[in-house]
Amino acid sequence: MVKEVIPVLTQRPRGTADLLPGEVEQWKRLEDIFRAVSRTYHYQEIRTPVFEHTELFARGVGETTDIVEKEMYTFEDRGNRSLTLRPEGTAGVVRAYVENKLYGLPDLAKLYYVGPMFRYEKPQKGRWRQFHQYGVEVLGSEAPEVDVEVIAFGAEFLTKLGLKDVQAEVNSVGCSECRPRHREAMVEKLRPVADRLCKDCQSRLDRNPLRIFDCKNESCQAILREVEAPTVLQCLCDACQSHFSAVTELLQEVGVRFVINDRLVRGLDYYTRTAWEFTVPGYSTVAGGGRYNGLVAQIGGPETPGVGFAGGIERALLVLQEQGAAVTERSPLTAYVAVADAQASQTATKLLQELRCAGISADRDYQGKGLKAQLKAADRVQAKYVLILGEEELKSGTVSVKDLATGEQVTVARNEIVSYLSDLQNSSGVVEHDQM
RNA sequence: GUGAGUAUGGCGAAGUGGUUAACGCACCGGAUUGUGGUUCCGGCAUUCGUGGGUUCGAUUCCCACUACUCACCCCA
Repeated sequence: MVKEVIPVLTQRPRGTADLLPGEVEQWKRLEDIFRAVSRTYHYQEIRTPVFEHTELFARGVGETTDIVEKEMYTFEDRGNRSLTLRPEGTAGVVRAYVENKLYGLPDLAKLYYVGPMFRYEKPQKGRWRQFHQYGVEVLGSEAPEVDVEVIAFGAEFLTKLGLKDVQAEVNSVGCSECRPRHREAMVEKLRPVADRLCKDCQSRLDRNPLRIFDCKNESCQAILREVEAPTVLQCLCDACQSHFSAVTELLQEVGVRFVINDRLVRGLDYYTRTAWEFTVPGYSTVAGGGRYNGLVAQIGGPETPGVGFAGGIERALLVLQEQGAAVTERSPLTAYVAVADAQASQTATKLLQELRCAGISADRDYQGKGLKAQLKAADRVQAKYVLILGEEELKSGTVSVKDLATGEQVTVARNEIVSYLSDLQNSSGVVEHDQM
């Protein structure tokens, strides 16, 4: 029979990834740390759907953002509803907040989430079509203390993760009053010299003038200096100005390492006032966040301020690895049952079951390997003990226990083997820590 | 969406217009009879992403497609 090869059956969709054993441990570690920090900051987990009505993102994230214009995974379901795989986490959380009337609760909603996000983009280093974010949102307060809490949360998490040289870059993008004013000022200064700007910046001038500050083109930077284009910070209204001052003061108070970056822009339309990114020098941004005071009302809820941040798991892990701080773990094996004689296979199966029921991790060979090969296999998985069952042991009702680290071998009665290993395990401090 | 590069066994990686496609790692087996990290010996791609074309002949040349990688835009 000719084997038919259908690539699609053995190829994952573009921009997706399989997390294989070995890598998954890293993810679990990150999630564990994130959850632990969430607990100490008193945030609660929320899980929202991975898809929402397309309109939510269009309205929430912003019609003119790249995400909405060209990156959404949008599809129609059988009821002709337009749905979209979530490209970010905030919109869904805010929707859930409104729909479930969490604003009726006596306290602020302090929420965290972890999960997959989707954006239709060309994959490249640290960028996927399905990627994963952890993030937090606080709804119901416009106090600068809350901005600071959220920034401190992020800084602490990234540090605990093991990332070195993490830095918070902080800016204020103003509010619905001062932002248009800044935009106008910039356009006014740059419009007359627009033809001298690079092609990208010419389109930025229409879409998001602030981004011109980000241009890597030196000539564009020169033009900015020449026309004395104002930064947002210079255009802040009094209220935004005092909010920003409070945030930076408190950050210092709390001891969060940060720098003010008055050119920092964020990609989503909903940000107001404080906006920040966590960067690691030499690498890309690992997380970003900001305040979004208009978003809840924007999607139809009561006027409610919010702040939040989110980071990419793939990116954090990537930087961690490149900094050489990645840790590798393997699930430990206490007992490898080796069959020295085919006659003993049945007994081995029984022994294996007893060990496992007693909470001792145990495995064996199923491929008919010779004893030597079994020892080798046990060594390779770094088993603590090899339990040998052969003709002799069968006859005498015993099992030979070999300690692979020391090479010592003892004979133990078969009906005592479980308690024997349990005792060894307890006294040596080896703990089986697979949780249910 | 734009631009560039790559595509050889499980992994890494040579290679040539022409009968047998290096090598390393990994893996499997063996070095007399039931014992593991070393050493030695042996095994392991009728095949060089897919489909066409050029040619007497292509894994090596050309085209298309697909995938991957990197950069830009943008972002996590």
